[in-house]
Amino acid sequence: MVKNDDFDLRDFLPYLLTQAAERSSLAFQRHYKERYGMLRTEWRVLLHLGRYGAMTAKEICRRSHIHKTKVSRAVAALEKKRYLSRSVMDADRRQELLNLTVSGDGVFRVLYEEARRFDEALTAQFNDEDVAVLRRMLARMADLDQV
Amino acid sequence: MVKNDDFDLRDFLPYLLTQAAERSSLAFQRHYKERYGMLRTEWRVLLHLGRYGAMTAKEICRRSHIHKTKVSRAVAALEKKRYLSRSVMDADRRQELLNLTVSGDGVFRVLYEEARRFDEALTAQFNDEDVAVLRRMLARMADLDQV
DNA sequence: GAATATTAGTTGGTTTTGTAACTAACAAGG
DNA sequence: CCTTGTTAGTTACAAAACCAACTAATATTC
Repeated sequence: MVKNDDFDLRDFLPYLLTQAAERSSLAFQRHYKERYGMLRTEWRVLLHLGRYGAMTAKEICRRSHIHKTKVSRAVAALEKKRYLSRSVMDADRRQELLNLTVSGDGVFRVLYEEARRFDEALTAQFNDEDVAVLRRMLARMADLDQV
Repeated sequence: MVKNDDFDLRDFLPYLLTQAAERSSLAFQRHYKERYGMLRTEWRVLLHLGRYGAMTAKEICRRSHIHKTKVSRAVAALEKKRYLSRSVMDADRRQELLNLTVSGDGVFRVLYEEARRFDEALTAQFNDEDVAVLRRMLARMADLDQV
C-alpha cells in the first residue's frame, strides 16, 4: 500500500503546520485558559489590542484573519471580564473603538512576557539562522506581510 | 502602547504557525470537502490508511495525535461513505483493523496526488534548502519524529 | 431625498469539538 | 476463577465553531 515515490505524508506542509500549530498552541493555552478564563480567540484579540493599541473589531479581523463572528463574541467576553471597553466612533457610529482597560492591559503585559519566553524556549533548540528562515517563511505563507 | 523591544506579535511562533496552518489547510479543503463530503479529520484518517496501510484506530491516534473520539467519529463517517471497512482482530477482539475499500483507496489516490501537487505549489516560491529547513523544524516541533 | 446597496457588528440555529463517563474485552494477582 | 485494573473504542452532554440571516448606520444612485 505504501507508495514508493519520495513524497511522504509527513512532508505534507498543511499537515506539518497543523500539527506544529496545534501542539504549540495547546501548550501555550495553560498560560491564559485557567488563570484568566480566556479562550484562544480572546487571547488573540487581547494580544492585538495590547500590542498595537486601540482599534475596531473590523481591524482585528483584517489583521488576524479571525472571522467577525468569533471576534464579536471574543470582544463581548473580554468586555464582560472588564478587560476592554468600547466607544462608539463619532465619524461612523457603526464602528466601535476597542480599548484595553487597565486590568486588561495588565493581563496583556503578563501574557506578552510569557509569550516571549515561550517563544524563546521553543526556538532554543534550533540555531538562529534557521529560526529566522522559519519565521520568514511562515509569515509569507500566512500572508501576514500585508498587516 | 507599542512595545519597543524586538519581540513582535507577528514573530510569536504559535501565532505564525496557527495562521499558516489555517490558511494552507483551508486552501486544501476544497479538494476534499465538497467533492467527497469529507471533514478534515476524515481526510487525515483516510490519508493515514492510504499511505501506511491498514491499522487500528489506536495506531492512527498515535501517529496523527488526533484524539480518539475524533478518530472514532471520522472512522464511522468514512465507513458510512463506504471508504473503509472494519474487521475485529482475532488476537484482541477490542481492536478493529481498518482497511480502505477499493472506493476509499481510489479517493485516497486522487487526493494524495493533489496533495503532492499542492505541496509543490506551496513550496515553489522558496528555495529548496529553506524548504528542507522548514520541514525539519516543523517535524521537530510537531514531535513527529517518533512515528 | 427616497430607494437601493454596502458595511460594522450581532444573533440564532446547526454542526463539530471537547470532556468525561461508559461498554466490552483483556490482563494480572491472589 | 474472581476481583481489580487497564485498554480500545463509543456515546452523551456541554462548549465552541460555522454559517446565514439579521439590525442599524452609512453610501450611492437616480
